[in-house]
Amino acid sequence: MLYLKKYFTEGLIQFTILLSLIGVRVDVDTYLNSQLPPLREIILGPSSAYTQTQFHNLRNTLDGYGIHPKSVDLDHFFAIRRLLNQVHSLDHLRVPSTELNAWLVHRDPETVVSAASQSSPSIALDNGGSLEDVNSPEPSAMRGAGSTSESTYSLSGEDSLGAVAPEANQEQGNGDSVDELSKEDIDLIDILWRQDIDLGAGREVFNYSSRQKDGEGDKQNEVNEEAGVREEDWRNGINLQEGQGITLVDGETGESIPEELSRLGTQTSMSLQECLRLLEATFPFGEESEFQATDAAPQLRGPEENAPSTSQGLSLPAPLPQSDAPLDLEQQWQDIMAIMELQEMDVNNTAENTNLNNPNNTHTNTNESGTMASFGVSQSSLINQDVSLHQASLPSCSQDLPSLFNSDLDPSVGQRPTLPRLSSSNSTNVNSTFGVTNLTGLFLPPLNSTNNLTSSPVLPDPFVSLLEESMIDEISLLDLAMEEGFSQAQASQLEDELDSDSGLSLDSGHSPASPSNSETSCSSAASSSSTSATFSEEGAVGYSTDSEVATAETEEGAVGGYQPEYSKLCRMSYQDPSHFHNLPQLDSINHNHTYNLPAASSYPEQPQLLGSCSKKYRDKHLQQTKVHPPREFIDKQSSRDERRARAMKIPFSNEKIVNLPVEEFNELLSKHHLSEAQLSLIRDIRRRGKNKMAAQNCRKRKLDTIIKLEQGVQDLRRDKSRLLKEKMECLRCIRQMKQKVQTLYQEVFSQLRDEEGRPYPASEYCLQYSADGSVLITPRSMTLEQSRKPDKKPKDKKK
DNA sequence: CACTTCTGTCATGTC
DNA sequence: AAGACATGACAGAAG
Repeated sequence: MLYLKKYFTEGLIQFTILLSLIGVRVDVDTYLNSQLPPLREIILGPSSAYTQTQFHNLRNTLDGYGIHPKSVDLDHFFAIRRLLNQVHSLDHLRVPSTELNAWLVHRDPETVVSAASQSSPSIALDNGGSLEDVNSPEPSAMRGAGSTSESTYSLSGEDSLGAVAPEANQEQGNGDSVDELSKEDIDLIDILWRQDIDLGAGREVFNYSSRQKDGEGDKQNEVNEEAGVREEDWRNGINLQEGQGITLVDGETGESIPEELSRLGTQTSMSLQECLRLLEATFPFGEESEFQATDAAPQLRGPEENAPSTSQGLSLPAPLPQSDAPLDLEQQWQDIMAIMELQEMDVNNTAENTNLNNPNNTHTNTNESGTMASFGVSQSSLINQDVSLHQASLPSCSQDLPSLFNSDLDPSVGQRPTLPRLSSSNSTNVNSTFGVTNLTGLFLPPLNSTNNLTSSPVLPDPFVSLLEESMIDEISLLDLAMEEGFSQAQASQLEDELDSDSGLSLDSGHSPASPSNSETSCSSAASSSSTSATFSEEGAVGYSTDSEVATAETEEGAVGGYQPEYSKLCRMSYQDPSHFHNLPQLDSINHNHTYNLPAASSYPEQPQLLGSCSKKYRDKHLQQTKVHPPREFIDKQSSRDERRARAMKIPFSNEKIVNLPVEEFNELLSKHHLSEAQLSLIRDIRRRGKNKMAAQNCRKRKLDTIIKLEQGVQDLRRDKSRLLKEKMECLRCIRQMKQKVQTLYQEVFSQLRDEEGRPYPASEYCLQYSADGSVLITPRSMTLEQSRKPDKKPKDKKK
């Protein structure tokens, strides 16, 4: 429980940070100030009640199936962490600006090539920035909005993207406009596409956006500036300065890069974009989604579409090529969705019912998405639809969103009965959560504008319901997964700062010795799906770089070490190491859940830990952040072996000593000229460290075994109870049968008559059943004799 | 202060 | 044979 608590708290903090990242850019805060206190509260900091709730939810979600804390299903963690890893990378800029450019253009080519069937249009390839149109809201809106943050979420900026020309979209929006593309355009598309391919982006990546374009093509004409402004607000980050149409040439691809884009690479604002990309990733890129997109397109065209059009902005970021394939992201989302599916089933049903009742729902899509589209909210609907397509389970939230925003957009829609449901729905979709966050800006009117949402009494605070119920539950999962993922980004930074020569590598990867089966499976899964390139050749298990130690090493020369005290500070956090190590994200994060638990190394960049851990750990964290406590403190925090290693001036970290494969370990020893005492100590450290892990694994297994046995005992008891019940039932049946037989016997016997027509006295005669089924009436005396001499057959009357 | 629990460690055995 | 791992037992720390 404790460790779950810790994770919960940490996750909560991480989520808060994430939200704040998004929120800052989206400017959700501004809206929240007056309208959505709960969300604000969550963003600014979770209340204890929230935490508590989340904790329980988390617990239920992860361990609810009765597995003890130490045997939590790693698959859940894995899936969540994979997803969260992407989210965490938001504050870590990894996407080259060039990738962004590539993205824009690609969609069109694809459309041109394949899409005759698709309604979506294509590409306006004049660089004139038509991409905006695709993402409709962005262009105009972006400029208008004054930007608040330093963020440079420039995707939206038409200048920056310079992508598809609006006109093109309009043309295409109506339908297949491939013909309208000039050869020049097509050539341009191909060129850009090739560049994208060079960047690792495939055309399929852009499918969604192209679809979006289709829907938006029509919309764009109708998109008014207001919508644009909203979108701007929503994108918020986007402080595009208008004049910045300046384009830079990407050295790598030779592509023209708008200045804003180029700046993206170095700005944290990318996080928002990343986030959006994640959202997009949730949308199906496959053909399956296309029908939805086309389907939804008409809906988008309504006058109310101002807001919806903005939503399309969401799609823009998604196509950005990444180190991770978009499909992976999608898969990740799906994983999370799958996890949440069960929880949402109930909500889903409700939502569907609501839709059925909804008069506005004119679209007859069989899937939920169809219902979503009916709300008339274009983008949000689309998004939800896509999500629902892939994840059949995303219902409630998606519906909620549209309905939510409809009130603002379309009064008639806003009054739908579904709205009240928002508050009660438990929808906990991550997607929806993000969608809400992102969409907030879209649909919520600017601060200065009148806000229908708030004014409308009918609307319960959407965010309250969504966040409190949905988000909290889901996010608890996220938090859990996030806690370590978050540090990953920072870890890389730290990695840069710290000299890796110390022997502390942030890359510690999978341990060759993954103890439990679950761990093994997890690790394999992780390796297969893991996007992190940090898989360590060293094969370090859970031992991760101790940043603190690393710092110390840089100063002292390297003796790293694990710090068992950390475990005492946050004991439960790593109680079940199998839960966490081998997780792909963790590879780079290097959490040491098992052995050394170098406080700093394990959670180098996880501020959230500070909250859940003791003051000691907080101090340690400060130490990480370049505030180095006195050496005594470090010593105090260090384990015996660490102190010994320091005392012996062992030139490398205990982590390496313990985790390196034999070959590398020996190589390491050979590299340094060590005394016999040092070698002895190193071998002892290695032995003890491995044994420590082994002991932990052993205990875990033991615990698992006990639990399984308990389960077995329960099952056996159940079986025994069932069998006893069946036995009783059988006895009862037998009794009844005997009763019947007796009755029948009496009846038959009473009807028997001798030659003279007199009844046989029951005291002298009785009926006997022979083996062949015949019934004989026999004198009792004979019966007695027969009982003595069973061989003798009775031979009286046959009936 | 006794007890329990957790964790690290050692010794030993197995693979 | 060496190394890794598993496990029982013990001791110490902490609650």
